[in-house]
Amino acid sequence: MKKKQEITIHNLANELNISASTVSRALSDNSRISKKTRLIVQQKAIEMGYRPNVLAANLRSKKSNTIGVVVPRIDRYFFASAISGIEDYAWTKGFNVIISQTNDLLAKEVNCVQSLFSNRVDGMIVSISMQTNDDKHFRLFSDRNIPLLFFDRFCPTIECDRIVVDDYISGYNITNQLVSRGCKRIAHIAGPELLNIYKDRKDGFLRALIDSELPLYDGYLEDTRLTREEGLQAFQRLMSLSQPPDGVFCGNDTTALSALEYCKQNNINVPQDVALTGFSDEPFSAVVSPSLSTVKQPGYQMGYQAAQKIIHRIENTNLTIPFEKIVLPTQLIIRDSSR
Amino acid sequence: MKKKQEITIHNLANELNISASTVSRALSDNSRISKKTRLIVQQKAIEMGYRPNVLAANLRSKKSNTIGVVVPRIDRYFFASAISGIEDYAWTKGFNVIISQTNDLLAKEVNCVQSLFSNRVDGMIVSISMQTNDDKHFRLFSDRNIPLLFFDRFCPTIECDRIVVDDYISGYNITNQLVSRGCKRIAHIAGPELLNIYKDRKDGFLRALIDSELPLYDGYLEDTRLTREEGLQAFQRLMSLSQPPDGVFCGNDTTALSALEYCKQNNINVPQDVALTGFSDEPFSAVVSPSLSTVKQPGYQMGYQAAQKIIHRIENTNLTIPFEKIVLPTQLIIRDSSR
DNA sequence: AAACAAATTGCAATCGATTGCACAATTTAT
DNA sequence: ATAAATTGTGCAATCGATTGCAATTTGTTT
Repeated sequence: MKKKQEITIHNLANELNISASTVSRALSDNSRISKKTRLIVQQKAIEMGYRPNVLAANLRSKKSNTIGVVVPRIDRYFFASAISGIEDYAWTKGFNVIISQTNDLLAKEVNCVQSLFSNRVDGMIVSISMQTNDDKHFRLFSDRNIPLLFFDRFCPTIECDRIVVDDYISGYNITNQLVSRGCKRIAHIAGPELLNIYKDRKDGFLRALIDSELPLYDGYLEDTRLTREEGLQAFQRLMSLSQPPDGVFCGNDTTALSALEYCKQNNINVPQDVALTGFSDEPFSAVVSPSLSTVKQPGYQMGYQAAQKIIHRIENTNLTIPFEKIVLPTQLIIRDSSR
Repeated sequence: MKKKQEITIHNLANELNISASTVSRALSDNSRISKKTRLIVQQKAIEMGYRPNVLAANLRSKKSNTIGVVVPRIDRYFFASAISGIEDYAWTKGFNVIISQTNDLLAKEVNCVQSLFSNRVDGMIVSISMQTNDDKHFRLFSDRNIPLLFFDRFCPTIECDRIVVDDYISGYNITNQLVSRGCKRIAHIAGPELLNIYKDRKDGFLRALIDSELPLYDGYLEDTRLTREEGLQAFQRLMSLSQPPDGVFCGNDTTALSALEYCKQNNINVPQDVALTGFSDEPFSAVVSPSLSTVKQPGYQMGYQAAQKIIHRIENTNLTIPFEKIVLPTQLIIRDSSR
């Protein structure tokens, strides 16, 4: 029963005996309307509890004031902090943030992207799924010059802005850390090559071996999807080799953690028997024991800058700004697992 | 230059020499249009790359197909998993999810809620901030019967659906765990009473003491905002008492973690010298050492059910469904820190 | 006081899809 | 063959705000 009738500019106009256009202009503080009228209208608007209908305004102006975000999983710390950064900046600019997660499935990603497209988001920020080997859905945006930006995991065939970290250098550096602590037999648990980030980490790893004149032993390169289970299996295989490694660079912290747990259960000393490193600096990495050496990625920063970049583009669609690849620095964090 | 002209139903209508209304009906598979026409229209729509303008449809139908979500912080695991659950369900029903975070500030919460209101979300799912002692902003929704649902942290003065866990029982149970392992001097690091969850945890704690006929010693109840820093300070104060506790129920895992770290640095044995428990089961809680006893809250489930509940309400605004308080079970997880 | 410039305000079309009602076309019943 | 029922389609208003252009009012100048 409490359902009050919504007030429109027409109601305001009637009430004040002026036209709807004047009301509209007065509410947006248009200088073509006299100061006096503006004040009267604005007063009345408050008095009558007017609230603009964003939908109507959006329809007319062809803008939705909304950016879409697509990530593999919302509940992974890295992505959650990126979203947090996106939201914080978008909020200062009055933009809404619609999020969707792909669960690392291509089919769902396609669906999410299409949905955001239909919903006419003004721009989209994406980190692609592990399965993404196709770019048709992204062309919906890029072909129409609707701002599109990838962060961390990008689609190589789409030209647009990207915000990444240098996984190659980071993989190189953290491998070198194993080398410099004295490891001679270093293995790597890699993620799907389809994703630039895992490919780069692996290449960095391989390069570090070459530069240190260390061999890559047979079976020392494990291909997984970097889940807890697959990580455990991979690590198990590594440790069952006739000559197990004395250092393992795990493709992420999750697999490093399962390695760590395997070691605990099997009385393998970390880092004495085998040194371990991960990647990403998950919240648990600092507090497990031994604490986990890893690479810290600036998730919040990436999200914040992604929002800045894309909103800037949205607000300047007329300008032709060249696409940019922004590389943010990572931080090598040496902890007990490789000290 | 690639900017293609958007196709509207009018373009389709012209192309096919029929009216826009027929096109509109044909596209929605309205049975009043002949099968033949429907097919022709749908074919043509695909051929011309038509995409419906959701904004226009929304304006007309007065629905936005969007639910708003307001949480204190996106990057906290509990909230991230709740959002994940919300998104998963909403997606199956074709709803968009707009998220915003309050950073536990009332002012920002008010702002977010108002913004979602202006954006005419069809419903809103909220977990309130630590500062929320006012409900005016929520009345924007409740007064107009726009579906509103609180999860975990709710505003007691607003009548609407709630999805919670029983913090009282959970606090009671985890305190009892300390008792049953032999603790005689048990303290509690509490959160702001303003929030039902912290008040209930504390009350559960107090009740457990009474039922076990244990006293609450002077200074054994610390009021904090449950941050890492304040948790550390509080724990420090507890341990500096002439008679320090032999068991501490920390209001959340974050403070329990800082307590744990304090113990490590000061060579206090956990759980021999002091047993510790937290609350929430953060990702790190299982892997710290000693691993942390805690209460696991079903974040994903809460989010998923919240979405179910609110979308059901949105789709049945005509019906008068009584408000419901759904209490989901928690799980007591006993680990080394209190074994 | 007439003539012109400047400041305000209003008219009406527009954004794109939806829908009640009327009309036309076809089929069925009498 | 005609009336009645059924099916298919179109007209025009509507959702609420925006905006180019025209009209009106006010102020300035000679």
